[in-house]
Amino acid sequence: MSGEQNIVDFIASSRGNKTHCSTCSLSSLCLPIALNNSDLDTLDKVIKRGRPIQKGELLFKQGDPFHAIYAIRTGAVKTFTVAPSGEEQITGFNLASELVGLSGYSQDTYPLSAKALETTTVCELPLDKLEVLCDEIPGLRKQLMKNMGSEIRHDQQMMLQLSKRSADERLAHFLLELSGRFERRGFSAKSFRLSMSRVDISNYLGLAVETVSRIFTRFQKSELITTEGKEVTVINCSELSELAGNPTIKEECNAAH
Amino acid sequence: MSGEQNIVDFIASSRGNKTHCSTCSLSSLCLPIALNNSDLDTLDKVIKRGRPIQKGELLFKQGDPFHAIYAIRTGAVKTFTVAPSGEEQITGFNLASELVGLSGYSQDTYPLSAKALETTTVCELPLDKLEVLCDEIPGLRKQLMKNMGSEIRHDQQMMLQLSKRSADERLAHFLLELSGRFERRGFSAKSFRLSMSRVDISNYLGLAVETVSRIFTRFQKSELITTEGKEVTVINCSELSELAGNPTIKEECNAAH
DNA sequence: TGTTTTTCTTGACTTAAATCAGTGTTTTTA
DNA sequence: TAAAAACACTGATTTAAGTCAAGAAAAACA
Repeated sequence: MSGEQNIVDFIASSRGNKTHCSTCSLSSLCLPIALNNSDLDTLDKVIKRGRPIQKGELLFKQGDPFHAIYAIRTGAVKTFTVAPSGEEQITGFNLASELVGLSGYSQDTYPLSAKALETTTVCELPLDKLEVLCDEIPGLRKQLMKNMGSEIRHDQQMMLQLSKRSADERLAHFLLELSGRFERRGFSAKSFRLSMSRVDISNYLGLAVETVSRIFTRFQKSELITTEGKEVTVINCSELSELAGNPTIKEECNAAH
Repeated sequence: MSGEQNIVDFIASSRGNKTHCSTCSLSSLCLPIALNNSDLDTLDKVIKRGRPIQKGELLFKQGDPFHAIYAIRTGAVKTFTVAPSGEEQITGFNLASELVGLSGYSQDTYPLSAKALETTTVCELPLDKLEVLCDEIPGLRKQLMKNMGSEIRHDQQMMLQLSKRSADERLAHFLLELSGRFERRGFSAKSFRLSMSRVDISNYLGLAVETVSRIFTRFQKSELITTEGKEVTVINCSELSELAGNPTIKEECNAAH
């Protein structure tokens, strides 16, 4: 069973004809977690829910005026910065319930681009409305800052990965991190579909595609995972965690499933 | 003339007996930029200005309860995360006027440590008071979020450095970035003192110390810079910028000085 | 449906930076 | 102020990951 298909089912069950924050099954992961019902309704009125974004389309482009932040409802996006020289660096992958575009707060334009990895629907939070709401709902401000804090923490963990870990360690870490994120969304931690290409993974992890490809093969030979194209199954979670240098996850491997 | 000495002079001129936000010469760089005088006073009342922190002392430690953010008044700090395996990754260096500890918003403990690189004085902004103030002064909230956004952008630029740039490019970029930050604080962009060790630089840039040492020597042989211990003078800013892959800085080289 | 295009994999070879080893130089502290 | 410790530099060697090249498999398209 594919992760993508399941997210769609998951969401479908949460809406009648229209989607609302109060009935969205992602609300416990998304922004509204700390908000009461009345605040949730206020927020809900401000959210734009447009047509789906097709694979390859941009949600916003580096340099565009910073006018909104987005919550992923279904699908997945990648965010990336482009250097003056034209090189691209993928800074993250975002799944359902995650917020995209927060780094826009640093200036008046987005410092990165966001592109859909598959057909994706989003909740758009227009900045002007959000600004007003932030002053009205203290819980919303805190939640937003918490999200920004988490992004800083993520990026700093990534700096450690890029500067201190071997190629094997990076890929192991990447797979387990994704696995955990799927699990928190109610999907299998063992088996999931990678919505990004090998090129995207290698760019994100600071490696050559060939290296990533070789490690996938190697991980299969040593029976840590199996793959079938973009479908990945974790066989030996414990050993994979050991490789990733993550003792916490390792314990969870034995506990869960 | 050393950067450190000058920062001290700079600050000294801005205080009579007591330091206040309204008289601090860093205020145009620090938090209060967007605040009016009355708001500034409100903020000022909340700030704790303790004794100086000695070189090597921690401002806060990874895992400590998140209870305050800090503005550097004089001196410099490094922030770093420690992996479960014990490896350290320096995530940034902070100079006078910069805010430290913002990533604490991601949870209830600091996800990194901050250590003084030299004798350092800070303005402590206790979280409980800051929370109240954020709800009272909308400009303060915006300013804080802008600072967090800038940190995200910085870390993502760093990801690009670590994953795409050669050792030479990284060091060139590092030196020019520092140069620019000194200049914005009113010091020489050409000549400054590195408050961090070569080991710190190499850790931050994801390189071995030996590599950093060799590049310093190489940069001197090709007459891009001169060094005398921690003192650095940029001779050929233009070519250094070229190396760093930064066309914007390159133009500024010819304009300024 | 077959054809083009993109993505993925594998092998052979190269290289940038790491590691190892040793020496000189500051800084700390006793 | 002398000894110890930490820091900085240099050379020789190794190695992990990159590059180049080419074929296989999937995806996109027409």
